[in-house]
Amino acid sequence: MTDTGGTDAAGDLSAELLLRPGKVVNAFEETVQRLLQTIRLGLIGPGGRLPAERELATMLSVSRDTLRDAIGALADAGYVVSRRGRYGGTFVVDELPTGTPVMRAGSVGGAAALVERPAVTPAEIEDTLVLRSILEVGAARQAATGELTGIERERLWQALEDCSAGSADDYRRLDSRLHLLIAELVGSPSLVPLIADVRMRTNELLDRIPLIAANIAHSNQQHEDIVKAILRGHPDAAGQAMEEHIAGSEALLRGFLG
Amino acid sequence: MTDTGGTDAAGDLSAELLLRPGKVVNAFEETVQRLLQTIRLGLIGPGGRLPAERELATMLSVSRDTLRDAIGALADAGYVVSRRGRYGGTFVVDELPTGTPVMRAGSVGGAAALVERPAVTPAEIEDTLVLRSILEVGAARQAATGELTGIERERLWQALEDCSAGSADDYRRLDSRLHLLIAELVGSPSLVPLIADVRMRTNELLDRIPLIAANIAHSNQQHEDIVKAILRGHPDAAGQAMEEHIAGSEALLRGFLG
DNA sequence: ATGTAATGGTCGGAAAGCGCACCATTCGTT
DNA sequence: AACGAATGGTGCGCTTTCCGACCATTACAT
Repeated sequence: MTDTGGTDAAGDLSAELLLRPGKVVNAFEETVQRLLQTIRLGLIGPGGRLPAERELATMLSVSRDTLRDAIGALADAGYVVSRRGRYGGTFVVDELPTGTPVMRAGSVGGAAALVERPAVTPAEIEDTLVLRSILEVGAARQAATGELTGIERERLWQALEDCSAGSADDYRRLDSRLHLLIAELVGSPSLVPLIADVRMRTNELLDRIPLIAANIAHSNQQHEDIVKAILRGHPDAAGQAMEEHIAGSEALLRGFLG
Repeated sequence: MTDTGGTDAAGDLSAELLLRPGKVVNAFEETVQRLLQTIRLGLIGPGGRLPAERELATMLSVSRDTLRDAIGALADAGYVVSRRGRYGGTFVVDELPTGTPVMRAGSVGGAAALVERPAVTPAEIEDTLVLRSILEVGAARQAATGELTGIERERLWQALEDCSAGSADDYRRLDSRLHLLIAELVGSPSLVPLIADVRMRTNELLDRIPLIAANIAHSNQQHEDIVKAILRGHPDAAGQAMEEHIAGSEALLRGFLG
């Protein structure tokens, strides 16, 4: 057994919660996930171009070899295509592959394997939903707290309109962009990757259940409430609006998977 | 230039915010930081014993070699000592080294280098404080939302009492333990490392400014308010109490370093 | 046509990290 | 006194990752 305290009598608490793996995967898989995030969360839309390999490798603090492996995996999985020569590059395909890629024999470590759904425990669902609530509600509150520039307010409105106007196919992507924009407006760079990550986790869960059209209209109404509260500078209202917005998908997920 | 959108007109947003290094350091430094966290945040108190190397390496998902390098670095820096033989192990020293370890010539990549303070920009301070507010306030709210078992309530009271009773020397450690316990009670495992990390960042900032004794008494009062609100199941009250608690050190830090 | 710049594609050596086996030391037990 | 178990200490081979250099291809500029 692990004795955690000499002088400390009330010792045995959460040591195990910190002594756990930081990076759960190797650099290659990590890179694949990063690229998938920017694509699936819509930060680089269909037809969009990724930065050049050398540049991108530097951004991600990974070697170009590893980055190329990752890009290759994504290309195999049908997410991107590469063209070389001047003004070439790696581009997001126009139509993203369906949520459940087929597993091809012989490509055990390939991209298909990375995208597959391993399993999902109720505890994991709860973990994701609670964390999401904390981060997104907190982000909305903070975004409503700080002062926003005219440009920022403009971008917020734009994202909201895009979200309402987008088709059902694009909904997930545009929704993510709006939420990420809110995170960005908070002004805490560290927050953005956290929300991006928890949204990826949430989206993976949502992919397992049917998308109900009626919910989209409802969501758009809630988006408007959130944005208005942020623009008016009402943290409590923004937080509550976000909480209600999130509660919708929470109930949905708990119902289908819990 | 990076064109982010083909079909997407309103394209050029935060792609750069996601395309950034995941692990900023290599496995060795990562491991050192993990161990420092568990020690400096008080999860393993002075005189406490770390898990056996083989076991710990498994927990952290690193090879035993890398773990041993990290332990060696911490031993050099005076944080731990190792004894071998049966019932041996690696133990946290009774008196932790002072905040600013001396840099020894010739040990460029050693532990001393890792603990040194590189620099701190106002933007970084703001980032840390905002993120901390989101996470800790959200944690307090969530902790007050869920049902707590009798044991959990007991642990909360115990941590609160420890915090009040502890000497000024131990204050930072006991304070961190209380906050981490609150995070743990939320029931979202992913949340704990996030709060641990942001607390480490905050503590690094606090180490740069003098510790004022009067603030401790004030903090203890606020701790009591927070714990009571959580035990009573009042999310709003818990959140607000946490917000006020945090606002104290925020003002302090912004005043000294901003 | 020719050149040039930007890009993806390929190769080889160096370093980091991992996994495993084995050695050395200390304690409790017999 | 001898043994066994748990632990830190050490060495070796393998895989992954990194780094740099160079090649191949394309589109624009001249």
